[in-house]
Parts: sequence; C-alpha cells; structure tokens
Amino acid sequence: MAENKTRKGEMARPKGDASVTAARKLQILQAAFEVFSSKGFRGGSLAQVADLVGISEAGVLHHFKSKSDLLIAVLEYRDQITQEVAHITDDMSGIEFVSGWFDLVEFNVSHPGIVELYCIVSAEATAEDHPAHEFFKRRYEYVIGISTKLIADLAKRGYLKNNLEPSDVARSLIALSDGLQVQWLLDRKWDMLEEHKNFFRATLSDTGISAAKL
Amino acid sequence: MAENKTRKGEMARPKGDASVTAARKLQILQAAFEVFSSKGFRGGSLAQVADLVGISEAGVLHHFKSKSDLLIAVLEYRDQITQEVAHITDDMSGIEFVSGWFDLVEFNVSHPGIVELYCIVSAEATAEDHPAHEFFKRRYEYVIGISTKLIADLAKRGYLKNNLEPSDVARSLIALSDGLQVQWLLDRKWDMLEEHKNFFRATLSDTGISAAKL
DNA sequence: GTAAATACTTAGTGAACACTAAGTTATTTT
DNA sequence: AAAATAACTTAGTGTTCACTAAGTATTTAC
Repeated sequence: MAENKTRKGEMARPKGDASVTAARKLQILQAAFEVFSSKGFRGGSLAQVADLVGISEAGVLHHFKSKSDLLIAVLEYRDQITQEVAHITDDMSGIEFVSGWFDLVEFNVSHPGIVELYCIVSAEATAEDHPAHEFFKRRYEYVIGISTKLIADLAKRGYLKNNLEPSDVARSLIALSDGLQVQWLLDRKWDMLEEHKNFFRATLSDTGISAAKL
Repeated sequence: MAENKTRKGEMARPKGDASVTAARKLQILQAAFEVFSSKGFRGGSLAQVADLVGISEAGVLHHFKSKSDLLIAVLEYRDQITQEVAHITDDMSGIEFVSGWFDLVEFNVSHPGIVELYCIVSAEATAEDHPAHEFFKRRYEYVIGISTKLIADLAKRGYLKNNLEPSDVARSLIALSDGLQVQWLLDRKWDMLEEHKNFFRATLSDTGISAAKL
C-alpha cells in the first residue's frame, strides 16, 4: 500500500521545512475532524485517522503526541474556521452580530461536519473526565459573554422587546441554536435559518427587526 | 418458540420466580443507565455495568442479549420515567401541556442523570450507524408531533402571539430545552426553569400567559 | 424422579485500542 | 564529512472490548 512511497525521496522530510510539516499536520487535522465528527472522541480511533491520511498510527502520534491533544487541536481548528466565516468581535454592533449569526447558520447548513463535530463532542464533554471538558466550559463562557455584550447593545438602542435580560437572550439563542442542530442532523428537511430568524422576530422590537432587515 | 410452554398459569421457573428476574433486570437497567449517562454508549462498557450490579459480564448478557439491546432498553426505561412525571398526552389542553413541561424541567433539574443520558446518547445517535439512531429519529418525530398538536390548541384559543406557526414553536421549544440542558450540565449555577418560562413569555399572548399563570 | 428451564459462572476468543521503542531514510547544519 | 534532526516505519506492549461456549446449581412442571 505505502510501498511506492518508501522507495523514492518522498517519505522523509527535511529538518526545519516548516511549510511541509504544517501541510501534513493540516492533513491529519482534517482527517481527525472527519473521524471525530462522525464517531465522537471516544468512538473514533487513531487508526481511522491514520488510514485516512495514508500513514501509520505512530506517524500520527509523531505530529500530535496523544489522542487528546489531537482532539483539542481539531476543536481549535474548527473554531478558527468558524471565526473566519462569522468574524464576530466584541466591538461590532448588535445588528452586525445578528447578521453575522445568520451567516454562521448558513455556513453550517452547507458544512454538516462542522455541526456534527460540535454536537457530538460537546455532549461527550459534559462528563468531567473528558479531555475537552474544560475546553467547552471556557467556550460556552466566552460565547455567552460576547453574545450578552452584543445583545446588550441591541437593548441599549431600544431594539429588545419588553425588558428582556440580554444574558437570558444570549443563553437562549445559543441553546436554541445547539438544539436545532441536533434535530437537523437527524432530519434535514426543514429550514434551520428560518427557525433562527423566528427567534429574533420574537425577541426584537419592530424597529429592531427593520434594522436587522428581518 | 413459545408454543408449548404457554401452558396454564406458570412455566418452569428458576430459583425464585418472575419477580426476582424482573428485579434483576431492573438492577441491570439502572446500572446501565448510570454508565451510559456518564460515558455514552460508545464510551461505556458492559464490564462497568456488570461491576455495578456485582455479577459477571456474561451474567448481564444473559438478561440482555447485546450491548445495543441494553441501550435501547435503558432509553425506553428513561422514557417511561419521564412519562410518569409529565404525563403529556395528545388529548390534554395546551395550558396543561405548558404546566406539564414545567414539571418535567423541575424533575430534570433534580435528576441530572436523566438529562445526561439523553444529552450524550442523542448526540452520538446522530451518526447513522449508531444503534439508537432510529430510536431518536422516531422520538423527535413523536415529540414534535405531540407538541405541535398541543401548541395548536393554544393557537386556537388565541393564546399564541402574532400568527406563530405551531410546528415552528414546537421545534424551537424542544431545541431550546435540549440546548439549555447541555449548558446546564457544564454549569449548573443558573435557573433552567426560568429560562423555559421566558420562552413562553415570548411566545404566548397576555391572555395565554395569565391562563398559564406565568 | 426426571426433564426442562433459569440464572448464573469461568474461561476463553479475536479484535481493537492508545501508545512506545527502536530503526530507517533523507535532509540540513556545522 | 559528521552530527543532528524530521518524518516517518515496523513491531510490539498491555489493556480492554463485546461476545461465546460450556458447565453448574437450583427450581419447577409433570
């Protein structure tokens, strides 16, 4: 299988050729993404990852020193992709946040792997001894924090309906989004974006809705 | 198979009787509940279940013929418990549904294992080759169906805000509930019941809210 | 009393698992 | 040219896994 590669100078790599190393690491990251998103961390194996890349298990472990390390790297890689799609930052406006959120939902609908990874691993990670437990605790804290801030901006402009608490709205938005994703993975014959829009229609005042072109 | 043994009141029995068998099966079910709710199906093992019961692995397999069978039995057992707490049926009123939902949330808050099991296993089961995949597809279909019907009853009485579609409200309610549970498993220092009430406050008209004593 | 059944047990099987040790090859650094 | 190093490899470790086969003790049906 890997015979032809060992013959000629494809296999061993120069010391310090960072770009080649980075490319291989990316390959492994993408393979691990596929494995963990369909089987979860506990259900996926290094052998499956290695097979997808076309190298040995030990080859994978040369680049990531344990399965747990690989998981964390995959999660960070996923966050990086998401950040590039909906570049949500705490200095944007509430209205920009809403439209960024819609961009994210649309991206997710066309990239189910992104949804699967998060869905499966975040659920596994509710167990305290899971290697991604702390990652997800921090992540939820961060996401709720930034969302609260941006929803508070909507409130300040009078766009929030009847004195809703921004932190409650943030928590609900994230919960709704996560929950819709599980349902969508089991049955994709409905419009996830529309359901998200309904949330904002129920939450934003008329002026807020027109500002968000909802 | 059961042709000539269904004779009269009793057939051949072990030491003890039918109630002893049922009790042991229940013991196994409860042990499996603990294991699967903390580790998931893929992460949990029959050895862990057997240890909790205090018998051998083969002893467990005498009562449930495979690990997958045991999982399904545990999920059905969980549903049975839930059904006893919030006896939601399709002939109750929309208002009774709302209060039944709150009962369920309160029960869940005091029984985290119930929440964990669903949270972990439903996420795993989004994979098509998971033994509970069909179980959860059917389950979501059923739950959305019955919720839609009861929310339609609220709509008929004029309790739903601005022409919201009952099926959308049902889907959102279930998604919100599932998503809040994940967050709650990672951080339990906030009021899950209150967040659910906020949902109905945003969804029901004033008359609906007063009818539901919200 | 005997046959049948239950409720287990011990002892395995083969596969998969994460991870390690040691070696090979190609390249870069000095 | 030598040493160091990157990027792998094969081979193996000890463990755990779901599940099976065969046996034992006990109870009930007849």
